[in-house]
Amino acid sequence: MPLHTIAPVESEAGNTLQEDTTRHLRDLIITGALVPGMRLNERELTEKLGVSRTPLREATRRLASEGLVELLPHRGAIVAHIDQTRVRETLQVMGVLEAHAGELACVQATEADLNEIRALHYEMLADRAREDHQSYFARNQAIHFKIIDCAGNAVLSQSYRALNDQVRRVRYQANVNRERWDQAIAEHEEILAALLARDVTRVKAQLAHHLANKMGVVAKSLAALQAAAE
Amino acid sequence: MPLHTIAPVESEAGNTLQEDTTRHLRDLIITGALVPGMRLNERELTEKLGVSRTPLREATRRLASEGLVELLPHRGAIVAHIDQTRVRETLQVMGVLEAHAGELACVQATEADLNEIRALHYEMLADRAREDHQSYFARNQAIHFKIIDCAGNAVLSQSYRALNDQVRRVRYQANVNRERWDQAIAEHEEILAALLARDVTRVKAQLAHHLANKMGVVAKSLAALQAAAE
DNA sequence: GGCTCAAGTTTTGTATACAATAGTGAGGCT
DNA sequence: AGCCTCACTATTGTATACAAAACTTGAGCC
Repeated sequence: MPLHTIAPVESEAGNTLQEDTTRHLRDLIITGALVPGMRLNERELTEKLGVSRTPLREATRRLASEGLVELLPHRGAIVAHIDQTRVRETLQVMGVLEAHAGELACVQATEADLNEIRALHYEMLADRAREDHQSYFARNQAIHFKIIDCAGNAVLSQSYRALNDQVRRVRYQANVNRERWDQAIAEHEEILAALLARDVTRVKAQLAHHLANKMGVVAKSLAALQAAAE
Repeated sequence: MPLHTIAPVESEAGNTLQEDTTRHLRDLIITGALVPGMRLNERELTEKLGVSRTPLREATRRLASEGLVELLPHRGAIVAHIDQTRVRETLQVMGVLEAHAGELACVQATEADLNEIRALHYEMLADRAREDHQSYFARNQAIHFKIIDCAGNAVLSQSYRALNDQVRRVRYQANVNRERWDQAIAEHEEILAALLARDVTRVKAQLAHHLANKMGVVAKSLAALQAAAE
Protein backbone atom coordinates (compact mmCIF):
# COMPACT_ATOMS: atom_id res chain seq x y z
CA MET A 1 0.00 0.00 0.00
CA PRO A 2 1.70 3.20 -1.13
CA LEU A 3 1.95 6.28 1.00
CA HIS A 4 -0.56 8.36 -0.88
CA THR A 5 -3.45 6.19 0.24
CA ILE A 6 -3.04 7.13 3.89
CA ALA A 7 -6.36 8.31 5.25
CA PRO A 8 -6.92 11.17 7.67
CA VAL A 9 -7.26 10.40 11.35
CA GLU A 10 -10.85 9.86 12.35
CA SER A 11 -11.33 11.33 15.76
CA GLU A 12 -13.68 9.50 18.06
CA ALA A 13 -15.66 11.45 20.59
CA GLY A 14 -14.05 11.64 23.99
CA ASN A 15 -10.60 10.74 22.77
CA THR A 16 -7.87 13.27 22.41
CA LEU A 17 -6.45 13.77 18.98
CA GLN A 18 -3.10 12.36 19.95
CA GLU A 19 -4.70 9.13 21.09
CA ASP A 20 -6.52 8.74 17.81
CA THR A 21 -3.40 9.67 15.90
CA THR A 22 -1.35 7.16 17.86
CA ARG A 23 -3.83 4.40 17.17
CA HIS A 24 -4.05 5.31 13.50
CA LEU A 25 -0.31 5.46 13.00
CA ARG A 26 0.15 2.20 14.89
CA ASP A 27 -2.30 0.48 12.58
CA LEU A 28 -0.55 1.87 9.53
CA ILE A 29 2.75 0.48 10.75
CA ILE A 30 1.43 -2.89 11.84
CA THR A 31 -0.49 -3.48 8.65
CA GLY A 32 2.56 -2.52 6.66
CA ALA A 33 1.17 0.60 4.99
CA LEU A 34 4.21 2.32 6.41
CA VAL A 35 7.16 0.10 5.67
CA PRO A 36 10.19 -0.32 7.94
CA GLY A 37 12.86 2.30 7.43
CA MET A 38 10.41 4.75 5.91
CA ARG A 39 10.91 8.33 6.97
CA LEU A 40 8.03 9.89 8.88
CA ASN A 41 8.15 13.38 7.46
CA GLU A 42 6.13 15.60 9.74
CA ARG A 43 4.85 18.06 7.16
CA GLU A 44 3.84 15.28 4.83
CA LEU A 45 2.10 13.28 7.54
CA THR A 46 0.28 16.26 9.03
CA GLU A 47 -1.20 16.92 5.59
CA LYS A 48 -2.17 13.30 4.99
CA LEU A 49 -3.54 12.73 8.48
CA GLY A 50 -5.22 16.08 8.84
CA VAL A 51 -3.73 16.86 12.22
CA SER A 52 -1.16 19.37 13.32
CA ARG A 53 2.41 18.55 14.28
CA THR A 54 1.76 18.56 18.01
CA PRO A 55 -0.45 15.47 18.28
CA LEU A 56 1.54 13.80 15.52
CA ARG A 57 4.76 14.27 17.42
CA GLU A 58 3.27 12.96 20.64
CA ALA A 59 2.05 9.94 18.70
CA THR A 60 5.48 9.19 17.25
CA ARG A 61 7.01 9.53 20.70
CA ARG A 62 4.59 7.01 22.09
CA LEU A 63 5.12 4.60 19.25
CA ALA A 64 8.85 4.97 19.75
CA SER A 65 8.46 3.74 23.31
CA GLU A 66 6.50 0.80 21.91
CA GLY A 67 9.37 0.03 19.57
CA LEU A 68 7.45 0.66 16.38
CA VAL A 69 9.25 3.88 15.57
CA GLU A 70 12.86 4.93 15.85
CA LEU A 71 13.66 8.51 16.78
CA LEU A 72 16.77 10.09 15.32
CA PRO A 73 17.43 13.36 17.16
CA HIS A 74 17.28 16.35 14.85
CA ARG A 75 16.60 14.02 11.98
CA GLY A 76 13.09 12.89 12.67
CA ALA A 77 11.48 9.54 13.00
CA ILE A 78 11.45 6.43 10.87
CA VAL A 79 9.37 3.29 10.99
CA ALA A 80 11.41 0.88 13.09
CA HIS A 81 13.38 -1.63 11.13
CA ILE A 82 12.45 -5.25 11.58
CA ASP A 83 15.57 -6.94 12.76
CA GLN A 84 15.55 -10.70 12.45
CA THR A 85 17.69 -11.18 15.52
CA ARG A 86 15.51 -8.86 17.51
CA VAL A 87 12.33 -10.62 16.49
CA ARG A 88 13.80 -13.96 17.50
CA GLU A 89 14.91 -12.53 20.83
CA THR A 90 11.49 -11.01 21.41
CA LEU A 91 9.75 -14.31 20.77
CA GLN A 92 12.22 -15.96 23.10
CA VAL A 93 11.34 -13.60 25.94
CA MET A 94 7.64 -14.05 25.21
CA GLY A 95 8.28 -17.77 25.45
CA VAL A 96 9.84 -17.40 28.86
CA LEU A 97 6.88 -15.41 30.10
CA GLU A 98 4.44 -17.82 28.56
CA ALA A 99 6.12 -20.83 30.10
CA HIS A 100 5.88 -19.22 33.51
CA ALA A 101 2.25 -18.29 32.95
CA GLY A 102 1.48 -21.79 31.73
CA GLU A 103 2.93 -23.21 34.89
CA LEU A 104 0.77 -20.98 37.07
CA ALA A 105 -2.24 -21.52 34.85
CA CYS A 106 -2.13 -25.26 35.52
CA VAL A 107 -2.48 -24.54 39.20
CA GLN A 108 -4.74 -21.56 39.41
CA ALA A 109 -6.82 -21.36 36.24
CA THR A 110 -10.51 -21.54 37.02
CA GLU A 111 -12.86 -23.80 35.09
CA ALA A 112 -14.28 -20.65 33.53
CA ASP A 113 -10.82 -19.70 32.31
CA LEU A 114 -10.28 -23.04 30.66
CA ASN A 115 -13.76 -22.98 29.16
CA GLU A 116 -13.03 -19.59 27.69
CA ILE A 117 -9.84 -20.89 26.10
CA ARG A 118 -11.75 -23.85 24.75
CA ALA A 119 -14.41 -21.55 23.31
CA LEU A 120 -11.78 -19.38 21.64
CA HIS A 121 -10.22 -22.50 20.21
CA TYR A 122 -13.48 -23.57 18.60
CA GLU A 123 -14.03 -20.12 17.19
CA MET A 124 -10.57 -20.38 15.74
CA LEU A 125 -11.56 -23.60 14.03
CA ALA A 126 -14.50 -21.73 12.56
CA ASP A 127 -12.15 -19.05 11.29
CA ARG A 128 -10.04 -21.64 9.59
CA ALA A 129 -13.11 -23.14 7.94
CA ARG A 130 -14.04 -19.70 6.64
CA GLU A 131 -10.43 -19.01 5.69
CA ASP A 132 -10.70 -15.81 7.67
CA HIS A 133 -7.04 -15.14 8.38
CA GLN A 134 -7.67 -11.84 10.11
CA SER A 135 -10.12 -13.23 12.62
CA TYR A 136 -8.04 -16.37 13.09
CA PHE A 137 -5.05 -14.24 13.88
CA ALA A 138 -6.97 -12.21 16.46
CA ARG A 139 -8.41 -15.33 18.08
CA ASN A 140 -5.02 -16.99 18.14
CA GLN A 141 -3.58 -14.07 20.03
CA ALA A 142 -6.56 -13.98 22.36
CA ILE A 143 -5.83 -17.57 23.39
CA HIS A 144 -2.23 -16.79 24.20
CA PHE A 145 -3.30 -13.67 26.10
CA LYS A 146 -5.82 -15.71 28.04
CA ILE A 147 -3.18 -18.18 29.13
CA ILE A 148 -0.94 -15.32 30.16
CA ASP A 149 -3.74 -13.70 32.10
CA CYS A 150 -4.31 -16.90 34.05
CA ALA A 151 -1.10 -16.14 35.89
CA GLY A 152 -3.00 -13.32 37.55
CA ASN A 153 -0.06 -10.95 37.19
CA ALA A 154 -1.01 -7.67 35.55
CA VAL A 155 2.60 -6.68 34.94
CA LEU A 156 3.28 -10.00 33.25
CA SER A 157 0.24 -9.53 31.01
CA GLN A 158 1.28 -6.03 30.14
CA SER A 159 4.87 -6.95 29.37
CA TYR A 160 3.76 -9.81 27.19
CA ARG A 161 1.40 -7.60 25.23
CA ALA A 162 4.07 -4.95 24.77
CA LEU A 163 6.47 -7.50 23.33
CA ASN A 164 3.72 -8.93 21.20
CA ASP A 165 3.06 -5.52 19.67
CA GLN A 166 6.65 -5.37 18.55
CA VAL A 167 6.45 -8.56 16.52
CA ARG A 168 2.80 -8.34 15.57
CA ARG A 169 3.49 -6.62 12.28
CA VAL A 170 5.83 -9.40 11.20
CA ARG A 171 3.35 -12.07 12.14
CA TYR A 172 0.51 -10.06 10.68
CA GLN A 173 2.27 -9.88 7.37
CA ALA A 174 3.49 -13.46 7.46
CA ASN A 175 1.36 -15.22 4.91
CA VAL A 176 0.98 -18.65 6.41
CA ASN A 177 0.18 -21.57 4.21
CA ARG A 178 -2.46 -24.21 4.77
CA GLU A 179 -0.10 -26.80 6.21
CA ARG A 180 1.33 -24.47 8.83
CA TRP A 181 -2.15 -23.33 9.66
CA ASP A 182 -3.31 -26.87 10.37
CA GLN A 183 -0.15 -27.59 12.28
CA ALA A 184 -0.65 -24.53 14.47
CA ILE A 185 -4.20 -25.63 15.22
CA ALA A 186 -2.97 -29.06 16.20
CA GLU A 187 -0.40 -27.51 18.50
CA HIS A 188 -3.05 -25.39 20.13
CA GLU A 189 -5.10 -28.52 20.68
CA GLU A 190 -2.15 -30.13 22.47
CA ILE A 191 -1.70 -27.07 24.66
CA LEU A 192 -5.38 -26.99 25.48
CA ALA A 193 -5.42 -30.69 26.34
CA ALA A 194 -2.41 -30.32 28.60
CA LEU A 195 -3.99 -27.33 30.32
CA LEU A 196 -7.25 -29.20 30.89
CA ALA A 197 -5.22 -32.01 32.41
CA ARG A 198 -3.39 -29.36 34.45
CA ASP A 199 -0.19 -31.13 33.52
CA VAL A 200 2.56 -28.55 34.08
CA THR A 201 5.33 -30.45 32.32
CA ARG A 202 3.23 -31.11 29.26
CA VAL A 203 1.93 -27.54 29.06
CA LYS A 204 5.45 -26.14 29.14
CA ALA A 205 6.67 -28.65 26.60
CA GLN A 206 3.81 -27.93 24.21
CA LEU A 207 4.18 -24.19 24.58
CA ALA A 208 7.90 -24.49 23.85
CA HIS A 209 7.19 -26.68 20.85
CA HIS A 210 4.62 -24.23 19.55
CA LEU A 211 7.01 -21.35 20.03
CA ALA A 212 9.83 -23.09 18.20
CA ASN A 213 7.62 -23.68 15.19
CA LYS A 214 6.32 -20.14 15.33
CA MET A 215 9.87 -18.86 15.26
CA GLY A 216 10.60 -20.97 12.24
CA VAL A 217 7.66 -19.54 10.34
CA VAL A 218 8.44 -15.99 11.33
CA ALA A 219 12.07 -16.37 10.34
CA LYS A 220 11.08 -17.69 6.94
CA SER A 221 8.49 -15.02 6.21
CA LEU A 222 10.85 -12.38 7.48
CA ALA A 223 13.52 -13.51 5.06
CA ALA A 224 10.92 -13.33 2.29
CA LEU A 225 9.95 -9.79 3.32
CA GLN A 226 13.57 -8.70 3.37
CA ALA A 227 14.17 -10.22 -0.03
CA ALA A 228 11.08 -8.49 -1.43
CA ALA A 229 12.33 -5.16 -0.12
CA GLU A 230 15.40 -5.40 -2.34
CA MET B 1 12.27 17.37 49.55
CA PRO B 2 9.56 19.96 48.91
CA LEU B 3 8.55 21.07 45.48
CA HIS B 4 10.09 24.51 45.64
CA THR B 5 13.61 23.13 45.61
CA ILE B 6 13.26 21.71 42.11
CA ALA B 7 16.16 22.92 40.01
CA PRO B 8 16.03 23.99 36.37
CA VAL B 9 16.97 21.48 33.71
CA GLU B 10 20.62 21.64 32.85
CA SER B 11 20.96 21.05 29.14
CA GLU B 12 23.97 19.11 28.00
CA ALA B 13 25.48 19.84 24.63
CA GLY B 14 24.22 17.62 21.86
CA ASN B 15 21.11 16.53 23.68
CA THR B 16 17.70 17.85 22.86
CA LEU B 17 15.89 19.68 25.59
CA GLN B 18 13.24 17.01 25.87
CA GLU B 19 15.88 14.37 26.54
CA ASP B 20 17.40 16.43 29.31
CA THR B 21 13.98 17.23 30.68
CA THR B 22 13.01 13.57 30.62
CA ARG B 23 16.14 12.57 32.47
CA HIS B 24 15.73 15.35 35.00
CA LEU B 25 12.08 14.58 35.68
CA ARG B 26 12.84 10.86 35.93
CA ASP B 27 15.48 11.56 38.56
CA LEU B 28 13.10 13.74 40.50
CA ILE B 29 10.54 10.97 40.56
CA ILE B 30 12.95 8.16 41.36
CA THR B 31 14.65 10.04 44.16
CA GLY B 32 11.27 10.93 45.59
CA ALA B 33 11.45 14.70 45.13
CA LEU B 34 8.17 14.32 43.32
CA VAL B 35 6.00 12.07 45.42
CA PRO B 36 3.48 9.57 44.05
CA GLY B 37 0.10 11.05 43.31
CA MET B 38 1.49 14.55 43.01
CA ARG B 39 0.02 16.60 40.23
CA LEU B 40 2.42 17.68 37.49
CA ASN B 41 1.08 21.12 36.79
CA GLU B 42 2.52 22.23 33.48
CA ARG B 43 2.72 25.96 34.16
CA GLU B 44 4.32 25.38 37.54
CA LEU B 45 6.84 22.90 36.20
CA THR B 46 7.78 24.96 33.16
CA GLU B 47 8.65 27.81 35.52
CA LYS B 48 10.63 25.62 37.89
CA LEU B 49 12.43 23.71 35.18
CA GLY B 50 13.03 26.66 32.90
CA VAL B 51 11.70 24.94 29.78
CA SER B 52 8.57 25.49 27.77
CA ARG B 53 5.57 23.21 27.75
CA THR B 54 6.53 21.38 24.57
CA PRO B 55 9.61 19.52 25.82
CA LEU B 56 7.98 19.11 29.22
CA ARG B 57 4.97 17.44 27.70
CA GLU B 58 7.09 15.12 25.58
CA ALA B 59 9.00 14.22 28.72
CA THR B 60 5.85 13.36 30.67
CA ARG B 61 4.62 11.26 27.76
CA ARG B 62 7.83 9.28 27.74
CA LEU B 63 7.79 8.80 31.48
CA ALA B 64 4.21 7.65 31.21
CA SER B 65 5.31 4.88 28.88
CA GLU B 66 7.93 3.96 31.44
CA GLY B 67 5.26 3.74 34.08
CA LEU B 68 6.57 6.57 36.22
CA VAL B 69 3.79 8.96 35.32
CA GLU B 70 0.05 8.49 34.86
CA LEU B 71 -1.73 10.53 32.21
CA LEU B 72 -5.29 11.59 32.86
CA PRO B 73 -6.76 12.94 29.61
CA HIS B 74 -7.77 16.58 29.89
CA ARG B 75 -6.68 16.52 33.49
CA GLY B 76 -2.95 16.38 33.20
CA ALA B 77 -0.34 14.06 34.60
CA ILE B 78 0.45 12.82 38.06
CA VAL B 79 3.42 10.97 39.47
CA ALA B 80 2.44 7.32 39.23
CA HIS B 81 1.22 5.79 42.42
CA ILE B 82 3.27 3.03 43.92
CA ASP B 83 1.01 0.08 44.16
CA GLN B 84 2.20 -2.67 46.44
CA THR B 85 0.62 -5.40 44.35
CA ARG B 86 2.12 -3.97 41.21
CA VAL B 87 5.59 -3.80 42.71
CA ARG B 88 5.37 -7.40 43.83
CA GLU B 89 4.19 -8.45 40.37
CA THR B 90 6.98 -6.52 38.74
CA LEU B 91 9.60 -8.18 40.90
CA GLN B 92 8.03 -11.52 40.08
CA VAL B 93 8.39 -10.94 36.36
CA MET B 94 11.94 -9.72 36.85
CA GLY B 95 12.56 -12.94 38.73
CA VAL B 96 11.28 -15.01 35.84
CA LEU B 97 13.57 -13.19 33.43
CA GLU B 98 16.48 -13.45 35.79
CA ALA B 99 16.00 -17.16 36.30
CA HIS B 100 16.06 -17.68 32.57
CA ALA B 101 19.13 -15.51 32.17
CA GLY B 102 20.85 -17.32 35.02
CA GLU B 103 20.23 -20.61 33.29
CA LEU B 104 21.77 -19.37 30.06
CA ALA B 105 24.58 -17.63 31.91
CA CYS B 106 25.70 -20.94 33.38
CA VAL B 107 26.18 -22.27 29.90
CA GLN B 108 27.39 -19.34 27.87
CA ALA B 109 28.96 -16.82 30.22
CA THR B 110 32.61 -16.23 29.35
CA GLU B 111 35.33 -16.20 31.93
CA ALA B 112 35.53 -12.45 31.40
CA ASP B 113 31.84 -12.12 32.22
CA LEU B 114 32.23 -14.00 35.47
CA ASN B 115 35.33 -12.04 36.36
CA GLU B 116 33.43 -8.84 35.81
CA ILE B 117 30.67 -9.99 38.14
CA ARG B 118 33.28 -10.96 40.68
CA ALA B 119 34.93 -7.56 40.38
CA LEU B 120 31.62 -5.79 40.86
CA HIS B 121 30.98 -7.93 43.88
CA TYR B 122 34.25 -6.87 45.50
CA GLU B 123 33.53 -3.23 44.74
CA MET B 124 30.21 -3.74 46.42
CA LEU B 125 32.00 -5.02 49.50
CA ALA B 126 34.05 -1.84 49.44
CA ASP B 127 30.86 0.21 49.26
CA ARG B 128 29.54 -1.56 52.30
CA ALA B 129 32.74 -0.87 54.19
CA ARG B 130 32.40 2.81 53.31
CA GLU B 131 28.67 2.72 54.09
CA ASP B 132 28.13 4.23 50.65
CA HIS B 133 24.53 3.23 50.04
CA GLN B 134 24.25 5.06 46.75
CA SER B 135 27.23 3.38 45.19
CA TYR B 136 26.29 0.02 46.69
CA PHE B 137 22.88 0.31 45.17
CA ALA B 138 24.31 1.09 41.73
CA ARG B 139 26.81 -1.77 41.93
CA ASN B 140 24.14 -4.16 43.10
CA GLN B 141 22.02 -3.36 40.08
CA ALA B 142 25.04 -3.62 37.81
CA ILE B 143 25.60 -7.19 38.96
CA HIS B 144 22.03 -8.17 38.21
CA PHE B 145 22.25 -6.45 34.84
CA LYS B 146 25.44 -8.27 34.08
CA ILE B 147 23.84 -11.63 34.77
CA ILE B 148 20.92 -10.67 32.59
CA ASP B 149 23.24 -9.57 29.80
CA CYS B 150 24.99 -12.94 29.88
CA ALA B 151 21.90 -14.37 28.23
CA GLY B 152 22.95 -12.48 25.13
CA ASN B 153 19.40 -11.39 24.42
CA ALA B 154 19.08 -7.64 23.92
CA VAL B 155 15.30 -7.69 24.25
CA LEU B 156 15.56 -9.55 27.52
CA SER B 157 18.05 -7.02 28.84
CA GLN B 158 15.87 -4.14 27.75
CA SER B 159 12.70 -5.59 29.25
CA TYR B 160 14.45 -6.26 32.52
CA ARG B 161 15.78 -2.72 32.71
CA ALA B 162 12.37 -1.28 31.92
CA LEU B 163 10.80 -3.24 34.75
CA ASN B 164 13.64 -2.31 37.04
CA ASP B 165 13.01 1.37 36.39
CA GLN B 166 9.47 0.96 37.61
CA VAL B 167 10.48 -0.37 41.00
CA ARG B 168 13.75 1.49 41.31
CA ARG B 169 12.25 4.40 43.21
CA VAL B 170 10.83 2.08 45.84
CA ARG B 171 14.09 0.28 46.26
CA TYR B 172 15.99 3.53 46.10
CA GLN B 173 13.98 4.91 48.95
CA ALA B 174 13.99 1.72 50.94
CA ASN B 175 16.34 2.38 53.80
CA VAL B 176 17.89 -1.00 54.38
CA ASN B 177 19.37 -1.82 57.73
CA ARG B 178 22.73 -3.33 58.43
CA GLU B 179 21.48 -6.90 58.85
CA ARG B 180 19.63 -6.95 55.56
CA TRP B 181 22.64 -5.41 53.89
CA ASP B 182 24.91 -8.18 55.13
CA GLN B 183 22.35 -10.78 54.23
CA ALA B 184 22.06 -9.44 50.68
CA ILE B 185 25.83 -9.57 50.31
CA ALA B 186 25.84 -13.16 51.48
CA GLU B 187 23.13 -14.02 48.96
CA HIS B 188 25.13 -12.41 46.20
CA GLU B 189 28.09 -14.49 47.24
CA GLU B 190 26.00 -17.63 46.90
CA ILE B 191 24.82 -16.61 43.47
CA LEU B 192 28.35 -15.83 42.38
CA ALA B 193 29.65 -19.16 43.66
CA ALA B 194 26.90 -21.04 41.86
CA LEU B 195 27.62 -19.14 38.65
CA LEU B 196 31.33 -19.87 38.87
CA ALA B 197 30.46 -23.53 39.33
CA ARG B 198 28.09 -23.17 36.37
CA ASP B 199 25.53 -25.05 38.39
CA VAL B 200 22.17 -24.23 36.81
CA THR B 201 19.99 -25.61 39.57
CA ARG B 202 21.90 -23.81 42.28
CA VAL B 203 21.97 -20.51 40.40
CA LYS B 204 18.23 -20.58 39.89
CA ALA B 205 17.62 -21.53 43.51
CA GLN B 206 19.87 -18.78 44.83
CA LEU B 207 18.36 -16.18 42.53
CA ALA B 208 14.87 -17.19 43.66
CA HIS B 209 15.95 -17.05 47.28
CA HIS B 210 17.49 -13.62 46.79
CA LEU B 211 14.35 -12.39 45.07
CA ALA B 212 12.07 -13.66 47.81
CA ASN B 213 14.06 -11.77 50.43
CA LYS B 214 14.18 -8.69 48.26
CA MET B 215 10.41 -8.79 47.96
CA GLY B 216 10.11 -9.02 51.70
CA VAL B 217 12.25 -5.95 52.21
CA VAL B 218 10.47 -3.95 49.54
CA ALA B 219 7.07 -4.87 50.95
CA LYS B 220 8.11 -3.73 54.38
CA SER B 221 9.64 -0.45 53.30
CA LEU B 222 6.68 0.18 51.04
CA ALA B 223 4.31 -0.24 53.94
CA ALA B 224 6.44 2.23 55.88
CA LEU B 225 6.34 4.73 53.02
CA GLN B 226 2.57 4.41 52.73
CA ALA B 227 2.18 4.88 56.47
CA ALA B 228 4.42 7.95 56.39
CA ALA B 229 2.28 9.45 53.63
CA GLU B 230 -0.74 9.46 55.93
C1' DG C 1 36.14 14.36 -12.67
C1' DG C 2 35.75 14.71 -7.86
C1' DC C 3 36.20 17.33 -3.64
C1' DT C 4 35.21 21.36 -0.43
C1' DC C 5 32.70 24.72 1.35
C1' DA C 6 29.06 28.03 1.79
C1' DA C 7 24.40 29.85 0.88
C1' DG C 8 19.88 28.41 0.66
C1' DT C 9 16.28 25.14 1.67
C1' DT C 10 14.07 21.83 4.27
C1' DT C 11 13.09 19.70 8.49
C1' DT C 12 13.05 19.17 13.18
C1' DG C 13 13.08 21.34 17.95
C1' DT C 14 11.08 24.83 20.96
C1' DA C 15 8.11 28.53 22.42
C1' DT C 16 3.88 30.55 22.42
C1' DA C 17 -0.83 31.70 21.02
C1' DC C 18 -5.41 30.04 20.70
C1' DA C 19 -9.28 26.55 21.67
C1' DA C 20 -11.66 23.42 24.43
C1' DT C 21 -12.40 21.08 28.56
C1' DA C 22 -12.49 20.59 33.51
C1' DG C 23 -12.54 22.70 38.00
C1' DT C 24 -14.54 26.53 41.22
C1' DG C 25 -17.41 29.45 43.59
C1' DA C 26 -21.08 32.77 44.11
C1' DG C 27 -25.82 33.34 43.76
C1' DG C 28 -30.39 31.76 43.57
C1' DC C 29 -33.81 28.25 44.21
C1' DT C 30 -36.51 24.72 46.75
C1' DA D 1 -29.40 24.40 54.87
C1' DG D 2 -28.47 21.88 50.84
C1' DC D 3 -28.27 21.65 46.06
C1' DC D 4 -28.32 23.23 41.42
C1' DT D 5 -26.94 26.58 37.85
C1' DC D 6 -24.04 29.33 35.43
C1' DA D 7 -20.38 32.22 34.74
C1' DC D 8 -15.52 32.56 35.50
C1' DT D 9 -10.91 30.74 36.09
C1' DA D 10 -7.41 27.52 35.55
C1' DT D 11 -5.48 23.88 32.99
C1' DT D 12 -4.81 20.94 29.35
C1' DG D 13 -5.07 20.04 24.18
C1' DT D 14 -3.97 21.78 19.58
C1' DA D 15 -2.16 24.83 16.13
C1' DT D 16 1.19 27.74 14.62
C1' DA D 17 5.17 30.85 14.75
C1' DC D 18 10.00 31.14 15.43
C1' DA D 19 14.84 29.05 16.14
C1' DA D 20 18.25 25.82 15.23
C1' DA D 21 20.03 21.95 13.17
C1' DA D 22 20.67 19.03 9.10
C1' DC D 23 20.39 18.36 4.29
C1' DT D 24 20.97 20.10 -0.64
C1' DT D 25 23.02 22.25 -4.32
C1' DG D 26 26.16 24.40 -6.98
C1' DA D 27 30.25 27.28 -7.64
C1' DG D 28 35.03 27.18 -7.21
C1' DC D 29 39.11 24.70 -6.89
C1' DC D 30 42.61 21.02 -7.19
